[in-house]
Amino acid sequence: MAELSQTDDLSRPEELGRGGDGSIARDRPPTLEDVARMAGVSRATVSRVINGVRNVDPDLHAVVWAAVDATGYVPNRAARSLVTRRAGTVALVVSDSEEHDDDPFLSRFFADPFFGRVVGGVMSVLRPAGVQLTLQLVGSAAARARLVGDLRHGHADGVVLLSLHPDDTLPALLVEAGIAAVLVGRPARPALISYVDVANEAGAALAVAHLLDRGCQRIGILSGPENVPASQDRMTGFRQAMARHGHAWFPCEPGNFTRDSGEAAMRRLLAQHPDLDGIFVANDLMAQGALVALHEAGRRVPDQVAVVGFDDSSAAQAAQPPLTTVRHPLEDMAAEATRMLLARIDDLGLRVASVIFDPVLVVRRSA
Amino acid sequence: MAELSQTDDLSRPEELGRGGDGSIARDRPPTLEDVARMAGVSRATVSRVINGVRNVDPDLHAVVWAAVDATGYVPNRAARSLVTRRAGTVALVVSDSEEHDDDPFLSRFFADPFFGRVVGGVMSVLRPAGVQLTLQLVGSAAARARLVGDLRHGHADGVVLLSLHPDDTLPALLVEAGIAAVLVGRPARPALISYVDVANEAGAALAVAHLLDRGCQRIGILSGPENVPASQDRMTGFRQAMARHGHAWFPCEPGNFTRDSGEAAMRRLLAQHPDLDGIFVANDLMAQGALVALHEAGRRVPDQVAVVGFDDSSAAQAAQPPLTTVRHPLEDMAAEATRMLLARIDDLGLRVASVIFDPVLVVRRSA
DNA sequence: CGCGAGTGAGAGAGCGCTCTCCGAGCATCG
DNA sequence: CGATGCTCGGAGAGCGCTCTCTCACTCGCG
Repeated sequence: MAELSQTDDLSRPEELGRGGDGSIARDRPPTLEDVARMAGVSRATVSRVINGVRNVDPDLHAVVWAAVDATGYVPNRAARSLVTRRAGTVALVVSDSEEHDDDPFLSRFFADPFFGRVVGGVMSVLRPAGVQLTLQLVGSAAARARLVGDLRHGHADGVVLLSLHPDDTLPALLVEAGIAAVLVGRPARPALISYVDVANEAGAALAVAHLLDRGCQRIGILSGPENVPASQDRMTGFRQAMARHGHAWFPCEPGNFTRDSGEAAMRRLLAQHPDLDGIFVANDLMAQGALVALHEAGRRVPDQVAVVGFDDSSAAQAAQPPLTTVRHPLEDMAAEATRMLLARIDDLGLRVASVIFDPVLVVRRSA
Repeated sequence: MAELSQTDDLSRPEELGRGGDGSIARDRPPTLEDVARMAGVSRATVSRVINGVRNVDPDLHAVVWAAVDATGYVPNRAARSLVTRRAGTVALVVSDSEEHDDDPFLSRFFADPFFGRVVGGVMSVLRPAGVQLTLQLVGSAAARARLVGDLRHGHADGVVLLSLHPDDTLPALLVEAGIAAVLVGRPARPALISYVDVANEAGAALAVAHLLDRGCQRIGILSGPENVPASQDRMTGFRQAMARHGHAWFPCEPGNFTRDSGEAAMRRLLAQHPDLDGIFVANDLMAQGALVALHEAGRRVPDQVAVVGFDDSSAAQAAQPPLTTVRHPLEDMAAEATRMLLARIDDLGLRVASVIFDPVLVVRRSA
């Protein structure tokens, strides 16, 4: 009775490591075995109680939970996932096609609220579900391969994918490996994979309608990078809406979604078309830059030139004057993507389906 | 020879799940065993080669790597960490003292570039080190307990902690459990835990010096929340610097680090002290708000009133006029915190040490 | 020529958990 | 009253890996 195990010794001081002042650290966390011993049942029963499978006698049930509380038991995820091949974890993967590596681009990306809003949306669904989130950046092909390998081992159960580069191969790889994944944003090349997106074209149409309603006659566009789907769609939506209202032609200058590029593009546009009275900008950051250029050119916004942005990012509220913009419900989209992912993890047989969110025009002062 | 194992069967089609069109998915990823068999050595040897421990005959070495490539082997993290009690993972923990739960606060937090900049800094160190990142939000006491339990199991090897609430108990819990952790930002109550921070007091002094240099005579401050260390330190630094220059008294209005609170505080301050000619604002977001209030009150910035912010966040560049501000090198701080953490994980005996970064004044147009 | 030291590879015991079998106990029914 | 089915707990076999222990073999030195 004594000596060997049984009275799960709080005593044994053991080594206690070097950390040591006053740390309690009974040097190993309790295991299922410990709980079982204390409750006087088998490991299997404790496991059943904890995972709530099958009927267990209510009395035993109580005894087991008491033992869990008493020991402060927490399941070992590694051990569990080794056998279940489930991790209880979802990966948020940011995939950048080329190896930018120690690259200023990524820090710019993280500093952009875009990233945080997605994280917030994902978390809002994951947390109540008790699922963990891991963050992965992949740049190189090797990193992509490793990621897929990890996933097949069940290191994570599924992927919310933020693909930053139009010809990213990762979506295809994931599909091929049979890994549950949902994209935030339409993939550049069609793939058998679910995604969420905002109706970019409809959003652009909203902007056009608003500018025309205000009475704008000479409307231009500051577009985004040509190879990005969101940017393409906003352009297409703009063009079609303009055409519908009889404006087959309009001035256009491209930018790359940064504030500086917006400022530069606005200057170019203004130089060529000084008589513009309305402008749609493909995202808020560029719109902010455009506002600066307009201000410097002595144009009053919105009186002389009305400006509509896209995204309703924090930049929109910060702008002077605050930006009228098309709301991009990123948090909701990320949350929905996560819900879809969770459903798909539960049942890989689910059909591929996408959800497109309706954009809403947020009217502030710039138009 | 046939039948049982040996020729690591590519054949066996097996179930192939429901996902199935054309997916290759040889239904289980290769294990060490598979690699060993193909290389004609024991599991132990493959393990040694992969982990680069001890001398292994160069020939075997090559054979093993060839087999690894051929099979596309990727180690199973769960299995590995089960035995090593190391996860190769670091947790970025955002600890909010009370259970805000489905709370607008967190989404505000994530949307703030602060979060993303920290993630970027952490990642920049973790990625080259081949360490994973998991994101954890803890609100309730139960969540904190679970987190500590997970960590003791080695679910993550250490913690970079973002503590949002002054009387958060988590730092103490981590210390007590002997878990490697580094804080970003000085803890509100001293604890035996390493942290990184920016010299907030010195930063405030920089701002004061700049305002005085410009010839400002009547300088006020828009301070942050009283219970936040960073905010306290900026206030203290401001007060002391002012005192050193013979300004024992100065007008002050508190805000809570949001843009709106800055705008409101500025209005109050202006109402009481219409003759202000310089102002230090405890963060850029509030400064942005202050700029709006100043503009509405018809004050020209910087001619009539000079404004200095704090953080050099993206809001500073976006402001009209662009904000002169004290740079808070968050990415660098987060990166350093991560390096410290990694070192500490390697050697828990390391003494607790903190690194304080020097702030730099970034002069733009507002002062 | 013999023996200890040194080197490199294999055998095998777990890490903590889940889950499939089994079997004991009990109720139900012919 | 015996056969049948059902419920519920235990035994034990792994999941894929690491790492200690052991052992075969080589080399150097007395």
